[in-house]
Amino acid sequence: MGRPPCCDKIGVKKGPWTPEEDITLVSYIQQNGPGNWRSVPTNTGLLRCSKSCRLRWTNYLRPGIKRGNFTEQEEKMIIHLQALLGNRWAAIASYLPQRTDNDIKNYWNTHLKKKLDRLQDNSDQDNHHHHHRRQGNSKGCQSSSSSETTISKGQWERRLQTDIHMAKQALCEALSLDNKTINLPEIPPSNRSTTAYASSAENIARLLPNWMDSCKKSPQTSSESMETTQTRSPLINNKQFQSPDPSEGYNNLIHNNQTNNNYYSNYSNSDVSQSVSPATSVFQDESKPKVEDQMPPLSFLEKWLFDDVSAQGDLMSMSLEESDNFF
DNA sequence: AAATATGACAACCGCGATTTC
DNA sequence: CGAAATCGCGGTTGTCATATT
Repeated sequence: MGRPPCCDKIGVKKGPWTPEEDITLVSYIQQNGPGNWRSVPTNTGLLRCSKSCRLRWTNYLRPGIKRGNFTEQEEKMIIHLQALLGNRWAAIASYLPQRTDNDIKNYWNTHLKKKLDRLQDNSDQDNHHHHHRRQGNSKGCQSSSSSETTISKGQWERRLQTDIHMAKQALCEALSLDNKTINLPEIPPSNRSTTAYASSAENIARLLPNWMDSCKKSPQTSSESMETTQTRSPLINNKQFQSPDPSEGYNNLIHNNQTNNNYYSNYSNSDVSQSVSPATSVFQDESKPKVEDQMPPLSFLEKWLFDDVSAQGDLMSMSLEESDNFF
């Protein structure tokens, strides 16, 4: 028996999400929390498959996502981690909590891979590539480096280490002990001109008077971001500044439209207006098994978790050494 | 100025793993 | 327990914007 069709069903919409759909999804999740995707389409009336809803949420609508404008630090980290782990984007993303795996993957494919290819070409001229667009990008020029071939010996150990890191991080988030490692999502200036995709935030703003009103109270108003999007400076490097961040808007939406009985208010017993971290930490756990409502005994766990800080340092220094080959 | 190529990124697809019934 | 449904991941494509010819 073949796999049952997922999204080929009739009446299931595909393609870019509309602002209306976004609103529907966000408000539903605001009430019920992320997860349980199978029930989302039926409960919301969205003509989307659950998969599409989950994807839209995790890669775009979820608060705490930092979009575009990869810092040099992040870039190096991605390069290092890719060299260590290969194309395990989810694992890599676990080290960059504000980035989605999809974003990292895109960034790798569009920027870093070429960059590294160039660098490699400069150093040693190997004869094979000239990959046409979208052709050599599958297994062929995988990871543009020797990651799969030369790092085979100690690699499983490192993968293990990464997996341990991921587990620790998950636990860390679950226990809300990670305030130091997870920075507040900074809101980047929105300078990209409106695209069909990216304009959704503005459109949503028009559709949501409440949201607009509440935004005007905050220093970072959406109208501000709209102005900047319209007047994109040519000085700005091509995609350094990215689309208006819908998560920015949704952060406001979520935080300003808080009701007393919605999903998030159950989690944020601190002042939600001063920081997005409560929601952020909640959202980052979205897919993880429901965290224990009661706190486990912590002394041991805390120690273990805090040990991870140094472990992370080790990893980075190690990977820095290794990736010197690239430069 | 129009046509074409390239860049960027949101979204889709297929598949293995996991969960649900 | 086993089949079906769902989740999550990684590869890939579609589409719009921008650059180049």
